[in-house]
Amino acid sequence: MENKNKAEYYSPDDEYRDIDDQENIVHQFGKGDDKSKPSSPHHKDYMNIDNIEGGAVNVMVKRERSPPEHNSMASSSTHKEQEDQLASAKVEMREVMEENERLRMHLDRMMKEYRNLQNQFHDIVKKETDQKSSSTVNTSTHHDHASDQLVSLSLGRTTSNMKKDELKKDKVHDDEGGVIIINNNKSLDLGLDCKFETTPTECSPVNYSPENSLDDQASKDENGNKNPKTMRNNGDGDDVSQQNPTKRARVSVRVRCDAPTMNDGCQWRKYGQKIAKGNPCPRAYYRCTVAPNCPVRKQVQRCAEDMSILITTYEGTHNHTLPLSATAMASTTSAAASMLLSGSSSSSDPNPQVTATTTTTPTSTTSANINGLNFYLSDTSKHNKSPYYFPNTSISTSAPNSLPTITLDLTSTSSLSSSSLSHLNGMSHNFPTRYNYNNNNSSTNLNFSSVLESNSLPISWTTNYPNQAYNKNNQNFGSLTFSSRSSQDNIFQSYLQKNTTQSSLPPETIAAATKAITSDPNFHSALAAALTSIIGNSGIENKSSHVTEPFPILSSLPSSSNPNKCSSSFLNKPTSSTSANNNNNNNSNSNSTQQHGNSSMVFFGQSSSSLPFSTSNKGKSTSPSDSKFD
DNA sequence: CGAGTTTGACCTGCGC
DNA sequence: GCGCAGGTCAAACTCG
Repeated sequence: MENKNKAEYYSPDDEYRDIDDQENIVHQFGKGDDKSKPSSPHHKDYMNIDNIEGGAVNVMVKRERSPPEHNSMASSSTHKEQEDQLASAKVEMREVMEENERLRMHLDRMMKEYRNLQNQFHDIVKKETDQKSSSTVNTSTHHDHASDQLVSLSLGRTTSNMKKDELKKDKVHDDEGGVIIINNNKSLDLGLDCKFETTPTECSPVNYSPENSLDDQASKDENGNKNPKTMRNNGDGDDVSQQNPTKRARVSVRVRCDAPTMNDGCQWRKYGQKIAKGNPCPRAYYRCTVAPNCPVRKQVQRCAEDMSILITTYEGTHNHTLPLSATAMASTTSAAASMLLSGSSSSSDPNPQVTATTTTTPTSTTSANINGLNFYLSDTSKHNKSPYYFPNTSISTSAPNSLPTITLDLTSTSSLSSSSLSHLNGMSHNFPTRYNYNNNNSSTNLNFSSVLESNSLPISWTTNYPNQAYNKNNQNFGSLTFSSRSSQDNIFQSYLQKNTTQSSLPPETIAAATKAITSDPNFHSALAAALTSIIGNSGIENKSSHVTEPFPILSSLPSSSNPNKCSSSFLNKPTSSTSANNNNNNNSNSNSTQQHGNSSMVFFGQSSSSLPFSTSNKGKSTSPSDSKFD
C-alpha cells in the first residue's frame, strides 16, 4: 500500500473501499482543478477533460510548455507546436483514462471475487456454527475437537499459536471451547463490549465471566479440595491463568496522578508487594475483593521515568457484577483487552506475542494532535504483517512478560512523535487517553488522547449526552482520530478548511483506518466496545437489557471527590488551551461529522486530576495504598 | 475482632 | 542445572 500513486486508488488492495470513495477521490481531483483554475500560473496550463471514457472526471494536467508570450508575436509554428502538445496530451490522457478504466474493472472483478469468497466463508462459518450449536444442545458439556477447532478459529487462535503451557491449560480446561455457547446461553450482565463482540473473546470485566465459572468448576472437578497450595495452581488464583491465554490480556492503564492511587471503583485487597527490576518503586499486587472468588488482579506501580505516572495493570475478568462506579474502568479496560485480543486474533502471525509499549516508545507515528480520541495505528518497521494493514512503522519496546498487554495511556502527551518523555509530561492536568496497543509483529496504538497536534483529522462523534452536568463549560470534547504518518493529499481538505485549527490527515490514513474498521470485525467490535465504554450508551441503554448503567463513565464520576484517589484520566477535561480548541473542534466536527457519516465522541469530565470515579469505601480499600510513593 | 496491609519466604517460568 | 525475576502465599502486624 505504500508508494501509492493515483492508479492505486483503484488498486485491488482497496477492496474494502466502495465506489463512493473512489468517486470522492475523483471528485477531489476535480476540486483541486476548480480551485487552481482561476489562478492558473503562467508556467502551467490546466486542462479539463470532462467525461472522458464516460466518466465525469476532471483531470488536472500540467502542460509543459514554454512561458506564455505576453505579446502577440507568437509565430504560427509555436501555435502548431502547442496544438501538437495539446493533442499529445489529450492522447496521453486518454491512455491514462483507459488504464484507469482497466484498473477500475480489475478492482470490480476483485471486489466480486472478494464478495464471493466472503459469502462462501460466511456460509461455511454459519454451517459450522449451526453444527456446533446443535451438537452442544445435545451434549451440553462435551465438545469434540472439531468444535474446539472451530471455536479456536473464532477466537482467532490456532493450536499452533499456543505455547506448550497454553496447550496444556487448554487441554485441561477444554470447556473453554464453549465460549460461544456460553455467550449464547448466558446473559451477559453488564456487557458493554459484549454487545458488540463478534468473537467470543474476553468479555467486559464487568460481566459475569462464564469461563471463570467453568474454570472454577473445572478446578473443583479436578481437585476436590481447594487448599491454599492447590488453589495456587487450580484455585481462584488460577481463574485468571486458566483463562484462555488469548483471553488473558492485560490492560495497563497509565494515569498521571499525583495522588497515591487511582480509584477505579472496585474493591481491592493487597496481597503482595515487590520491587521490580528497573523500577525503584515497588509494585503492589491487588486482588479484587468484591466477590470472594473474583479472579481479577491488578498491579500498581509508579512509572520509573515519571513518578507522577501511575501504572495500573488489570488482569482477569470479574465474575460478579460491579458497582456502578467501577464499570467505567472495567468496561474501558475490557474494551482495551477486547481490542488487544481481537488484534492478536486477527494477526496472521503464527506466534502472536503482543507486547506492551510505554508511552515513551519512540514511535515515528505522527500523532493526532487534537483534543480527541486518537487511534494510533502503526506498524513496526520490522514486521509488515499488521492485521490492520497499516503501513506505518514504529519502534516498540517489548514487555518482558508473555501476556498480551494493552496499554491504555491516560497520560498527557504534547507530541507522540517525540520519544522524549518530557513531552508526555507537558500537560500535568490534561489527561488524554492513549490507547496503546502493540503487537510484536504489528503494533496498533490506539490513542484516546486529548493532545494537540497539527497533523490530525478529527473524526468525531457527536453525542448529546443527557447528562450535561459534566460539561458545564462545553470544554470537554473528544474526537476520534485515525492518524498515520503518511503524508499525501488530503481527501478531506474541504473538511479541514472548516477546521482551521487543525491540519490535514493524509487520505491514506483515513483509508487505512476505514479499512481497518471495515475489514476486521474484531476491530470493529472492540472499537465499538471501547467507544461505548467511553461515551456510554445513551442511545442504546434502553434497548439493551445487558446494560445496567446508562452511562458508565459519567455515572461513575464522583459525587464527592476523594483527594487521595485518581480518576480515570480520560474523564478529565483538558487544559484551557486545549479546551478552546475543543470547542472549535466540537462544533465543527459535529457538522462535518455528519457529512462524513461519522458520529462524534464527546468527552465530559472534570478538570481535577484527582477525581475518583466514586467515593471510596470505608472498610475496604478501593485502591492501593501506595502512600510510600509520596 | 475483623479486615486490610506488610513483608519475608516460596513457587514458577525463563534465559543462559 | 542454575540464577534471576515476577508473582503469590501467609503469618505477623496495624487499624478502626
